[in-house]
Amino acid sequence: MMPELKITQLRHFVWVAELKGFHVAAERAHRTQPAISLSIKDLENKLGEDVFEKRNTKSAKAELTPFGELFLPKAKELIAHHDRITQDMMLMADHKTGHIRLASVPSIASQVLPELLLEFVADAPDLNVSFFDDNSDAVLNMIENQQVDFGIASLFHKDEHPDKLFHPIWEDQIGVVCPNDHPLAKQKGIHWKTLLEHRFISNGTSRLLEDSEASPLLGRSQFYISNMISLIAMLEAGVGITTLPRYAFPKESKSLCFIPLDTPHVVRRIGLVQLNNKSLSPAANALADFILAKAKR
Amino acid sequence: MMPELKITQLRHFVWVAELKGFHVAAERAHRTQPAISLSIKDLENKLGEDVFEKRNTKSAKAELTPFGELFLPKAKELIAHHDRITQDMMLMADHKTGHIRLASVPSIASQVLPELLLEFVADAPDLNVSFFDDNSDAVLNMIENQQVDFGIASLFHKDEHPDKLFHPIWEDQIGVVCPNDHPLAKQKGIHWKTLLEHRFISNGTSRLLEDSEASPLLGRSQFYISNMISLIAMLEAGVGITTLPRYAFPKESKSLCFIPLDTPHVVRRIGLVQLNNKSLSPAANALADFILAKAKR
DNA sequence: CATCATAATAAAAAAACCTTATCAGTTAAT
DNA sequence: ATTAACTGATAAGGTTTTTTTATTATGATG
Repeated sequence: MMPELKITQLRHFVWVAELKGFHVAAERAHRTQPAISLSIKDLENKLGEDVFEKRNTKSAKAELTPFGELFLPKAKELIAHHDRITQDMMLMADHKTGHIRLASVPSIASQVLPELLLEFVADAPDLNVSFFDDNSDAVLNMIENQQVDFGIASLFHKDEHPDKLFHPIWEDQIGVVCPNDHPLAKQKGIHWKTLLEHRFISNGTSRLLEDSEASPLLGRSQFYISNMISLIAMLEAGVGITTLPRYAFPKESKSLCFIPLDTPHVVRRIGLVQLNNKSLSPAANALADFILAKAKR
Repeated sequence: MMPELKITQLRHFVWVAELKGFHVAAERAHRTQPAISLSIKDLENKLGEDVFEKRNTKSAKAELTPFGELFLPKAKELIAHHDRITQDMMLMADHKTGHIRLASVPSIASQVLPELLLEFVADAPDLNVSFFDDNSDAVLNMIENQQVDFGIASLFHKDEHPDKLFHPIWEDQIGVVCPNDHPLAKQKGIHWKTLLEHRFISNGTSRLLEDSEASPLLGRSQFYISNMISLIAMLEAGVGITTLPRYAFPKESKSLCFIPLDTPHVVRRIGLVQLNNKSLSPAANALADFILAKAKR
């Protein structure tokens, strides 16, 4: 009942009307003149009215009928609308525009992502990035609830997350953190039993030791401090020692040092996590690829 | 460089997305399922991104990608825009909507057009009519300047208007108008010379007699009254007599009568006038046809 | 009046589109 | 587990639509 106009067809119409001629319009459309004639005729059939004045009688230049006159602006609007949308989608597909939502564990978030993001965003000024940082569990949660496109976290128990895809990137070794003037500070590698002699402060990352032979340490810890700032302050004040993954160690600290834990050798694998049944938006996908490529070297 | 999306294609996309399946969408589109598959694939190629999740792995129901999710509302908007425009144009072509501008000489304007227009407009509530009345020359002018779509007037000197098309409709005979108790009122037909014996009042339509043998009358007229209301008042007061085309004679007058002029037999042909190189808008055309048809009987 | 434009038309070719038939994978129920 | 009943993808062939080539008709122009 209601005809379907084709964008191409409308373009032909507009060109004939504006260039005042079928030949010129044909050239503009990279078609031959009869193609345009037929295209217009088809349009007229669909609309049920001529859009150009009878062109066998006295037609110097192609001229619109009153009906065509009324149709012209509408046709132009529709074409413009179409072009706007396709351009939007093209930009989108080229990840020149869009919105990326990203979550990461704080260590990577503060130590490696800033410069990475800066570089990535450099040639895409209309790209919008929302960024969240929290611990691994929270990050995994946000991924699951689709609050973020993808996340950067360590995937502890892979088997508990069959719906997720994990690309490992960084290996973050656990080490001991203590003041520079602490007896342990001189050592190159440390055996966990050595730590029993010192006051141990546990923190949010301590459960990485849970599955290792060093787990007895945790039970003997007198302090638990979740906040990193407070933890650093405690350590600098000489209250005790703790363990941290290397990426979580505040490099800028002058008075603290990091000594890798030799036995047990515990690493947390941090990487990119996404849902495996949901594909990424072009922009998010580009960023993920970018991160993976950068991490390769 | 920039792809051209087809409305049909977008419709397919929207249907698959909203009905969550290719089969259902195919049914809705009166197509087979492979047709929809190919249509969607073509769309994805044009946009450079998949709009539906990979559908060979684990696909329960067709599901949008984030990209597709973003595209869906835009596609719907564009389709809606297209449909709005085509519907407008269809209504227009069926003269259910539109704007007609019309000019007419006063006699027809007041005596025949009112009921005609009323009938015409009856089933087209969104049809807009602008109406002007003025003398023939003014009407012809408005046609020429395209201030009106067409006009109703008498075409005096056809040869002076080669650009106009004239469809004669009414024949308006000139007659004498006088009070009912006037000596002439008894007669059936009048010879112009009879009028010399009475006081003659000329008016705007008097020049119709200019080219006839009765022209001497005009020189001998003491009064010239252009305004119809004043003219009637004068006649009713018994000041004199005048000539008028029959359509200009106020039928509702109780005290005046109209006697046809036998010699000379002068008629003005009133009809529909339009430009001959410009076609009418669908609504105007419908009205013109309507008037011509009505006049035929 | 001949020539140069214009656009319309007819027929053939090309391209786009849709269909039938078939395949491959997933889910649900025996 | 095996089958039945879905899902959508794919290939080959036919149909429709669109475009082109070639030609015609008509008005404008010198």
